[in-house]
Amino acid sequence: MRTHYCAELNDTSVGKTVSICGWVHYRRDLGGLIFVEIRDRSGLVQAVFSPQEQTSALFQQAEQIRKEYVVCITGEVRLRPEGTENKNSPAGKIELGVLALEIVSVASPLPFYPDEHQNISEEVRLKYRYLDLRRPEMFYRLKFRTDAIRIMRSFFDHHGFLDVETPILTKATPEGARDYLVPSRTQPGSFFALPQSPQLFKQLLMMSGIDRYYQIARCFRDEDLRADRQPEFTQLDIETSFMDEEAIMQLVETLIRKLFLELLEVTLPDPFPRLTYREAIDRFGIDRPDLRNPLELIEISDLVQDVEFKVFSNPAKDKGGRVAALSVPGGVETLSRKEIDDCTHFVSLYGAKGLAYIKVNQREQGREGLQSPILKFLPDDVLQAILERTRAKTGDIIFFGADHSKIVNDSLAALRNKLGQDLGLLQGEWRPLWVVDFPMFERDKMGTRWQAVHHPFTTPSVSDIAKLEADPGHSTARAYDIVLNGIELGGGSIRIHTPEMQQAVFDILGVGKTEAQEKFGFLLDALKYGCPPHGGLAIGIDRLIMLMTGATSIRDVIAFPKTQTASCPLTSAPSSVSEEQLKELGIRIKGAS
RNA sequence: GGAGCGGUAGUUCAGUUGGUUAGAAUAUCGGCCUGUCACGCCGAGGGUCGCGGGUUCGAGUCCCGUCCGCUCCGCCA
Repeated sequence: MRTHYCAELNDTSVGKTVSICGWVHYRRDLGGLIFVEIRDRSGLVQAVFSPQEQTSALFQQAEQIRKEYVVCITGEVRLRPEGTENKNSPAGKIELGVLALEIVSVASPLPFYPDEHQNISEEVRLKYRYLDLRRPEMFYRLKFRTDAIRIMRSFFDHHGFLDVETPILTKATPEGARDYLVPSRTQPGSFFALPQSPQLFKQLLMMSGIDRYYQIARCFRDEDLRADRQPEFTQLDIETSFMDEEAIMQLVETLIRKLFLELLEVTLPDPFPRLTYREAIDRFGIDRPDLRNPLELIEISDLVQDVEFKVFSNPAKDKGGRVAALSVPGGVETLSRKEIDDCTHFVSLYGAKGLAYIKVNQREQGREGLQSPILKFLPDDVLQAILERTRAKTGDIIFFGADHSKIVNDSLAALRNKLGQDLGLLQGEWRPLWVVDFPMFERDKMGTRWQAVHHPFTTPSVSDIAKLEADPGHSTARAYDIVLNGIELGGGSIRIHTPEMQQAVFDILGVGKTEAQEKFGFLLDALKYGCPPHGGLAIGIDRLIMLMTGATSIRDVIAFPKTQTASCPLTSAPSSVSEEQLKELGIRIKGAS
């Protein structure tokens, strides 16, 4: 039987007899009159009408009249006659005069109706995900995702890339995120890990001469969830030999521009703007700034070093401290006293002990025109310098962060985002950028050891090992992140391709020779047998599709996502397993009998 | 591990200072109407107020604990 979807029906179909399969939305049934709406797969709705008694009889064959059926209708395509139009459906619109109707299946009353004009809670949506996915909005997102991935595949295909699958059952590497573990039956007591990324395999492929690799790769990280973080997610994973960071960034930019142009008819800048890590932190307090937001952090440490107000002067004098201002245009009008208090509470979530502010009521009047609890602690010349540097105008509010640099950066960056959203300051729709020149290493939480900012396979900017070892804290990495509207879309780097440099980086990280051999021995061995300079990048596909479809959570672009406790309300996974299964694996649950 | 918000009918929600039989809309079922399209009209059924404990003459409401969902911090090389 030939199947048509409603969307394929048009004026040229009039007069033809066609068969349509799909969901029918039952409306009313009386005396041989049936009104139904049949939904096609892209969610379009087509009114179907039949005066035929047989249709009614067919519906009545079903045990009960339900609202939802899956049917196959054969009917004559015709135009709606004059005098039967209504607000949604004019005369002349195509309809189907039903000649025969086969009920393929009957639905029980649904927990919720996909076309219902109610916001169904996410809990219920996820439990009945198969119904949720019938909603046109969800269908659109999955369709969009398909289209995007097709463009990616075709793009890399045209550039000579090989799509190589890497193992899902692989080796635990206790660096980075927590691993998902899979017990081995054949070797009790041993475990596979699910890949956090195909990182090491794609590097090995470069050593195999694959030169250009890509993969739509599933990755797994057992960390707590967020709106933009799932325990399993999908990356567009890329690795190339002999391409430097410029070539890789250009390649990826070209792809992103192509995606936006073809799918959204949006022209992104060429090239994408770039910021160094240092500049991003200085101006925005964060390494993934939302450039739609015009607010910027303004350094005033040098202005307040010598004031008696210790809240400012102490962090201003401290090498690890920072005093910065965030000027909000028109804030005197738009921010009530309560909202300022809310901001104070908001920054406290990021460790800030308070949020100083100055209201600029009348800029020309100097001190007299200002209003602030901290006014009395600041001398005239300092106030004047602050006003000048922040370019404050009458009506602005200047917020201040003064603390350890990390706290000032975190809290003011978050405040900047919040105010940008709340006050509607965002300008422009799409603001991609690259962040480059990341530090190679940073101190760990205890401040005692170095850890890799990107990952331990990233090439430092200096090629001289002695220089790197002399001053790890000031070395930068050949790494780059791509950021869109404040979301980190992806990142990559040029990798280390000599055993000597790899060893030097492990040394700085405090990874001993034995440990390195145990964890990454296969990589170190492979490096010995000749390795081309190589590098790559990974793009978070879920996040990209989320942004492009206007979704607020990556759960909305994943067919079957997990909840915040990393469980699946649909299948009730994870769940307990039988005693026999555990026994085979040599596993006993602690506390179980 | 921590903070905040939420959990009441299939669904979305209301529920006052603790006080009679916990309501509305929608869905479901029955009746009526028929070119409807969030159809309309009449009627009916439908509740472990997440769960456990406590305070009280009396708890959906107050207290403690716990589970679940969402947002965030920590975490995510």
